[in-house]
Amino acid sequence: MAAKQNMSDNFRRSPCPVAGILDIVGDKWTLLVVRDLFAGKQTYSEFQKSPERIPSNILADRLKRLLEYGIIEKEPYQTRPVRYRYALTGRGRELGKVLKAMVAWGEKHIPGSRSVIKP
Amino acid sequence: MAAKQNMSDNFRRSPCPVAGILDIVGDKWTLLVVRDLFAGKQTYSEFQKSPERIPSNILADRLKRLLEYGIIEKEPYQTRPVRYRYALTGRGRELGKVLKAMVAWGEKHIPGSRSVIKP
DNA sequence: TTTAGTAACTTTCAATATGCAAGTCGGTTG
DNA sequence: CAACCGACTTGCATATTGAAAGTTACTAAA
Repeated sequence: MAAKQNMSDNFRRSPCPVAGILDIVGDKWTLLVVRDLFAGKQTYSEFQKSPERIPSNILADRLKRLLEYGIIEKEPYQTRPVRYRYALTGRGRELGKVLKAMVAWGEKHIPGSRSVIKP
Repeated sequence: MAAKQNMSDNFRRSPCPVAGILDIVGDKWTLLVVRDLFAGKQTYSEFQKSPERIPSNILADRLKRLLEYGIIEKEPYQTRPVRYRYALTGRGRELGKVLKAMVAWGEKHIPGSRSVIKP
């Protein structure tokens, strides 16, 4: 767990920071969860309701990975029954610039795109 | 082909620009090819020599997709035998901001990262 | 006191994507 | 003619994804 928190794995594909970030968020779904957090969503069921309809098993896996890499954190907001809330860490919030650059590119080059994130 | 060039597919997961860009470059390899192009690489064999060792079939597939989406273009730089050079289009060059944001995040949060891209 | 409902997952299994190795094609060089 | 090069393509085993259903813990309604 600390192994991934500090990312000291020497199993990285290369020392390139682009390769490094892609090893963490380089897939079709992970950054959509991060986007949802920026958009104010906090719970598992809220993520599931997003228009892309992320499969439940994938969502569980991505949340686990984001936790392992210290990009999000999880805390119970009620007991009996226990329910959890997810939030971005500092490290996660710093992905905002990546997301903003993506939004800019998408709005310019993909017709019909309209942002959901507040800047 | 024009169908993808203008991205008028209504098969997109959602109108979100983040989802849209992830449908195009959201995987472990595509942005590494784009990074290589920013780093001055131009040919198939140069891409293959990058430290992440992209599998040949994946490289061929990603180049094809990048061409379809108008992010790169291909031209022969010699005949007999014919050899090709790839280059970023305007649309491709505009991914520079996404890459730069990723480099910044990676250098800050992934120990041992060192950039290969010239700003 | 079953019955229904909700949130947060987990499991199963078929379909798709990835990765490695080897092969192909057109052509040049020794 | 044998070896080599660049740019791919093919075959096949393994890994990941996705759709759907199931589980757990608990509350509220009938």
